[in-house]
Amino acid sequence: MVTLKEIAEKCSVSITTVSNILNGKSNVSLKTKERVLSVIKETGYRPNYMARGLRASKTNSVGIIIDDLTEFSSTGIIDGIMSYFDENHYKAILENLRFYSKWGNKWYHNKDYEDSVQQAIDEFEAIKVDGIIYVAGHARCISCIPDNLNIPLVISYAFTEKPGIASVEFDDMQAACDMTTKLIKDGHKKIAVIAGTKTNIHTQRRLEGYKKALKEQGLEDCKYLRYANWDRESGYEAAKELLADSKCTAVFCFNDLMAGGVYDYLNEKGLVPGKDISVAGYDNRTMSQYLKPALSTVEIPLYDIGRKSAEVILNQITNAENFKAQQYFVQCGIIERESIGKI
Amino acid sequence: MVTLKEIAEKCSVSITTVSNILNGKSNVSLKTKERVLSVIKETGYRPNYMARGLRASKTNSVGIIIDDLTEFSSTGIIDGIMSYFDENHYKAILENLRFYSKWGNKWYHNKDYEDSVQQAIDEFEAIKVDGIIYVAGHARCISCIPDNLNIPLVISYAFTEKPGIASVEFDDMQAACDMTTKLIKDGHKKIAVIAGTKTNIHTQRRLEGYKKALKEQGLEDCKYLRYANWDRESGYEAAKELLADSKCTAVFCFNDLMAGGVYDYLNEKGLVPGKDISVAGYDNRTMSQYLKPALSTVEIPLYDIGRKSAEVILNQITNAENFKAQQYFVQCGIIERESIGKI
DNA sequence: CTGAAAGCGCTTACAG
DNA sequence: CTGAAAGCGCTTACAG
Repeated sequence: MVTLKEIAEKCSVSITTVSNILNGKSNVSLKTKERVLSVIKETGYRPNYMARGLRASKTNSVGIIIDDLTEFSSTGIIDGIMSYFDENHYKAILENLRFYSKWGNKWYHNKDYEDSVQQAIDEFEAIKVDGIIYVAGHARCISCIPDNLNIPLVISYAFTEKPGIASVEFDDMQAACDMTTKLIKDGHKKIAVIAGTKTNIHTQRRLEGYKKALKEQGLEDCKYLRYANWDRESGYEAAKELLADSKCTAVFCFNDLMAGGVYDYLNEKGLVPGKDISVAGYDNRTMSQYLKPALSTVEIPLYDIGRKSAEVILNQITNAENFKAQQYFVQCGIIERESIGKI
Repeated sequence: MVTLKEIAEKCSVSITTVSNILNGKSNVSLKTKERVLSVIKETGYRPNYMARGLRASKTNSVGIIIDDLTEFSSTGIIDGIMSYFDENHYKAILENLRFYSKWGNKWYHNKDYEDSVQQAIDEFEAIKVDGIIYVAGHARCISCIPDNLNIPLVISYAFTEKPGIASVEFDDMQAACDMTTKLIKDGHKKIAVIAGTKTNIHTQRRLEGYKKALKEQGLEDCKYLRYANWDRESGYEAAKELLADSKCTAVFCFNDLMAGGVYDYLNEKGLVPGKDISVAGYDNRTMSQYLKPALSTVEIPLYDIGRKSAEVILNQITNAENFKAQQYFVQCGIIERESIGKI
């Protein structure tokens, strides 16, 4: 590995001068600058990341903590983050907490969960990353960020009440409102909802958006609501209870998986989605377009959430003094396919 | 940030001694060892990663280069890698090449592609990772690994002819053979196949496995073969050509997406998969269980491929002198659902 | 515009 | 069993 010293010797200048050139200091004559730069190029010299990091305590890397990589939302967010980092020459170091595989679906009620997060933050401080992005597996208020954190951190896909910490989420409430409004405009007046778990923040926000739409459109409040488990099976069960004797013409499922369960039920009854009864999903997962008929659903802007998170953290890193922590909300889209009929 | 020096002062011993304790050297008295360890614990001291890396040129981190994070196979492999790293206290630094978003589906015919890979390797050498895992987006012979590479590298999901480089793949051929055998044992004699693109290595290996099964079971060679494009639409088109007038009782699709296209076609014709005609997929993507009836398919052991890749690279790192580069193949499983009927 | 020197926080022979 | 000292490859005041 070629070092600064060797470059300096080859050019008969001091190490300082080479370093200055490398760091774009202006106090170097054009002549020596060109000479040194050409030698750097031909030797293929690259600054030693460790040495630079040790001395300047600036590593151009940020740590990404992920609740669980296998969560459907993780990949898109990370992809967005990394595309932004690429453009700005930052490196990403990944810490996958693997919560689902470790503790199943209930990890965020687990005390060990908070320890893991703190440990990961700790680890990243030791590695001297310039900042941290915490990519949550689902929206919630994150309260386990240590008080003595002396490194920028932004939260992606969740939020915190801790002052000074920015977060980037999507506008869950508005998207649910938009989807409900679409249903209403298509003539539906009795719209059932299959929500997620009751205390979940996504559930609450979507319910709020749903009610807002009903109100805006002059319909009375919801009578047909079931909380379910986010999975296919629970969607099926909820549909069975909800659709057996109600007069609903549409069901709004708070994720695509549960919509899949509704399809199962409808199928069993010989009913066809989008014709006999309309169904809307949420998430726009890949499977939603393979349902028959293809599911109309809400698209979560994962990539954009990632981009924004990256933008915010780099902002905070390079411009720490006048950084203002905010809660950002990225807008969602509605994907219209064939599961919503007009009446 | 508390340093080695501070710990040493607090304990009235030398820096060397503290360092020796930290690194598990045996030449320290139990008494001072315990004292130092307790101080380390109570101060929450963590060795500076940069300083250690600079001095020892050992960073306990490995670089992961990924063709494209959004490829369906990437997440599972990375999850496996990281679980293994976790257990062995290694860090992962991610470099996502983002080939699909940059160059669409034909990136591996692009010259820029090789440059990107080399650049990523270069970058990782500068960062001083202990090793590199290259997670490919699909199987192929990777020929752009630089000759002067002086760092362990293993290839995941693809292979190379370059000596000294290990690779971890799945047994594509055998899985295709197994699936075909299952079809035959269920009574099918005329089994069409919708393959991927013709020159693709997955296509070739699966075709080989398919033919092997026919031969083993005493059936004559395939007459009903169409190459397609891996996507749903191309599966649909292939089904249309293939199933219109042939007497096939089953179709083996070389991925689940194309099987989805076959379902589309069958549906249109009022035919039901698994009853009128059997269909088998490959990949076990999430959408495959939402197809109706649920698709029988081949499961690719992504997680295990990741684990094995991690194991191999750590092996090579810690045991470089008697490391033997090999081509590893992890076995697949068959997921039986409802799309294959017996006759 | 240029360079000598200190120092970032460790590890590693080496001497005792 | 313990410690003084050199050095990893840089950056950064500082002096000229």
